[in-house]
Amino acid sequence: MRFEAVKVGELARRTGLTIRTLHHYDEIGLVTPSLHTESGHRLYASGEITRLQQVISLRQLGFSLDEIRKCLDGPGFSAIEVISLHMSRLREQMELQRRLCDRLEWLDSRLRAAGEVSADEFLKTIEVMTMIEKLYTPEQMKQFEVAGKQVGPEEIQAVQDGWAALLPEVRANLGLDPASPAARDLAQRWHDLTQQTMRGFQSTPELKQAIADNYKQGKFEEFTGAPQAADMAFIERVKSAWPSIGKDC
Amino acid sequence: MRFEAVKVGELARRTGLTIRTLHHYDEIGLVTPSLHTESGHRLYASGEITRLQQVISLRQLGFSLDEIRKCLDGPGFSAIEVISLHMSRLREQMELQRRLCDRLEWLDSRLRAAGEVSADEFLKTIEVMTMIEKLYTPEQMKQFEVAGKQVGPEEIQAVQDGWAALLPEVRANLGLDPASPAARDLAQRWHDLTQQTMRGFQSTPELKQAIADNYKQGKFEEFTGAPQAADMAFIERVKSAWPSIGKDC
DNA sequence: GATACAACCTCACGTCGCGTGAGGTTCAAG
DNA sequence: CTTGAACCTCACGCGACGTGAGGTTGTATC
Repeated sequence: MRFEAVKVGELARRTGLTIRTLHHYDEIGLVTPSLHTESGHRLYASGEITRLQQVISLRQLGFSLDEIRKCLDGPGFSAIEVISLHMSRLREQMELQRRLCDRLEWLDSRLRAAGEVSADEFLKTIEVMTMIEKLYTPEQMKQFEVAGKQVGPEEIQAVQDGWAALLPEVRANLGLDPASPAARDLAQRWHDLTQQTMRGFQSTPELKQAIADNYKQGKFEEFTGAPQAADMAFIERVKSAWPSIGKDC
Repeated sequence: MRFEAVKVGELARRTGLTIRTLHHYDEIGLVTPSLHTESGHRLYASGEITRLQQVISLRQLGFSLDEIRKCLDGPGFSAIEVISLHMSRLREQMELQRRLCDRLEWLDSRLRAAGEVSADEFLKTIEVMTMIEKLYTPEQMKQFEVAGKQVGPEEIQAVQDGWAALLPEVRANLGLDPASPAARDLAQRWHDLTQQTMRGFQSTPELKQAIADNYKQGKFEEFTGAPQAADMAFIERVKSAWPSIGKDC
């Protein structure tokens, strides 16, 4: 059945958005009605409805309206790709929310049993709450997906497991003598794992740059699962003491 | 182990918030450090950390900072209660996200198979995306929980099931003659279910009023699971034709 | 055809929750 | 003592709308 173009009020009712929101999206060229009545009333046809769904999807992923407009006006994004991004992010968010739920349940039971909980536990809970933030543009997220598909899920899992094993060990040994064989061993493993991680991004150098930029801006400081400044400083010290690390020969 | 008060930069690092955010919260009296160094640097002790966790919880539930401050400065909220609210809202959001994920998967497969999907399906997807919005103050949400506990989960489920069964039937019969016995039967069931639903709010008249206000403001228009204006108009027509409905004697 | 009300239009000020930068002081390490 | 990091206050700016004024158009009723 052919979709009949709708007016702004009905579109607002059927989507849960406000008329002001739709006016604003029209003004900034984000979702522009393709039809108007003779006296100028907006009429939204099915093409705009499709685009609006993509806009709301990307908005829920935390992108600015300007980013969304550039992304959708460019050639590289179809409705299917926006939906894929949205679904993968939804899964991430749901996983994070499960973790947050677990932490809140733990806090709740401890508060009921002991009456109080240490401030450190509250800090960890806040950290989980604020964890997912948009670090990349939609284009970069798409490239993550492409890179992920190229290396395959087993390799991704291996890299993640590698960091999950190595980071705690490095942190437990930050005080090691950089010239000791044990320190050298840690630095070598760090180097090898970094190479393995970066192999997945060979075809997307701008993505590698974006990751490096985010590190530089301290965006990963609250991710205990990501290398931190102290970790990298230690590795640099060990590399200074053992120049052979990193030289593949 | 006793928590050592921390400075604003360290608190920012450990929570994922920004220094500007913490300054702002201090300025508006939302989270105010209880200690300062001699030269005026902020020091956050464990009491502020506990409060900050409640602030971020309520912020994630969509409340304004002013609402949060009033709520936490009032006598009726403890850390446990904020955590309970957060957990129950998290569960709702996760359920909604599962539904959204299902819809996006359905859209994705239809787009891949048929190349296009009707605008109505996109509208339904946007509706799910925008569905959960904060409709009540934290105090009112707490009253919902209290009311829910008073009537018990079985009664809540029975009420929900009742509406889930009755609404589609009413909507399938909006064109019935209001004077017909079938119309009378629907209106009687509507009346009985409304009475059953409202019994849960007898002890919270302000909550009943808040629900009525939200209906009046059209906040439920996108909830197909909630009675709509057309449904209620039909029921009113039937009640006009059968004055005995609603008279309990 | 007149009336009344709902729905729409443009315009523009206001709000919230910070981001960002300027200009300066304090702290801590070398 | 020097230097750089970390902190302070102040204030302008920004994005994404909310809200209201003043008006036109559309539709139903009498």
